[in-house]
Amino acid sequence: MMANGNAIFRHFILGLLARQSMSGYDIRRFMRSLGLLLGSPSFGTIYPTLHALLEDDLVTVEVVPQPNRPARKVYTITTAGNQALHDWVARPASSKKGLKAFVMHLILAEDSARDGLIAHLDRRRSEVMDHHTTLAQAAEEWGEQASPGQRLAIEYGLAMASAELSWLEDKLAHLSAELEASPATERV
Amino acid sequence: MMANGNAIFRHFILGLLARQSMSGYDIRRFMRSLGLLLGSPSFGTIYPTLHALLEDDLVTVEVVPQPNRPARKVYTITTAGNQALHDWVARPASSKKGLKAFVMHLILAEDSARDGLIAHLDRRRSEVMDHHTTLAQAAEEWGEQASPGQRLAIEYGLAMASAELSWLEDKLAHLSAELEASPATERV
DNA sequence: ACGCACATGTAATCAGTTACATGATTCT
DNA sequence: AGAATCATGTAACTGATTACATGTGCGT
Repeated sequence: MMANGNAIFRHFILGLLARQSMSGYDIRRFMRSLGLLLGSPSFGTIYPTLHALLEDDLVTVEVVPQPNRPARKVYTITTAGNQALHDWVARPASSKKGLKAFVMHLILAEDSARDGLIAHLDRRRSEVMDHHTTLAQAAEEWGEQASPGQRLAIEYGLAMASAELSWLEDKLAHLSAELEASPATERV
Repeated sequence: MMANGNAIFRHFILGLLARQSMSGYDIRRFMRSLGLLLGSPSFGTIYPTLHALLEDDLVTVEVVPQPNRPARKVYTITTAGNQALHDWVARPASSKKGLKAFVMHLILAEDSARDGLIAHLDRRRSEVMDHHTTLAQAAEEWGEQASPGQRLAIEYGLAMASAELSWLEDKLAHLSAELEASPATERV
């Protein structure tokens, strides 16, 4: 039955609706367009989530009839919805779900001030750094007795982590430079 | 209750046992050492999986008593287990679960012949390439109207995909060079 | 003709986490 | 004193997928 509690997508979907009113179908299409970044949820996730948001008065629906096909149900965020969303965005990051949560926050990042974004990237950076350290340690501990496959996997993990770290550090450098240039929170 | 059917970890755990007999606790420690590469499953996943493997006669247990603490239960793969494992490794790749499935296959890669490994890396490469294309398309379609957050996310995704692609292509180049040098399937 | 895009929804099922239960030993 | 490591296990809960149900219009 799925009693949608606080699923990962719940707040993300809310965030998408904050930017633009959409139907469930639209939401799915949008997520699809992000490829592997977020695992695109199926309708079995999206529709019930929308119903739950509606139930909680965080969104409203407008039924748009169409000739010869089911009516579109366009969802719009409410004031309460915006409140809930901002609370979520402000929150220190769910962290647990790792990559996906990170990307979702990233996509919705414009709302949060520049330093919120910086904090978010910085948290991710320290997570990835930890990961990198963990892998390096594993490589060291296993030493000779590691199988070729294990070695490959470690090598892969280290390479990916390094790549992500340099991207993050690069972005962070740019962002703090911009922040220095303009004292207050300013838009681009 | 969890009627462990064909969970992702089922075959991976089997693969680990093929390399070395271990207890559930050991398995968990091993997975932990890989940091974010595989989301380390909890005991609530590991123990039931082990019980299921036992039930299916793919592994056997040896109970090793210890003074002042619960006995270790060391699991060892059976002939049937090895059969099942090889069937899984040979299979075209579950693909669906993406990254994790890829890494798991990678770790167990030594068993498969060199060209099996190449095929595996190559599949991943085409997946990541598709993903890259999808993202690039999204960026183009959204154009001006994309929010800064969306742009950032796309940029991030493209950077990660590119990094992964170059790693994969690099590895593939090395591997096929080695393969050419030694006609038959040979070990390093 | 067949499948895909459009468009919504529900129920069954699976997979995994969290929390609980138990208990000694070693590090901080 | 309190936390972490060692060591196993179960039950309740949550989150998400898969498969089903329904139906038109368009492209190949």
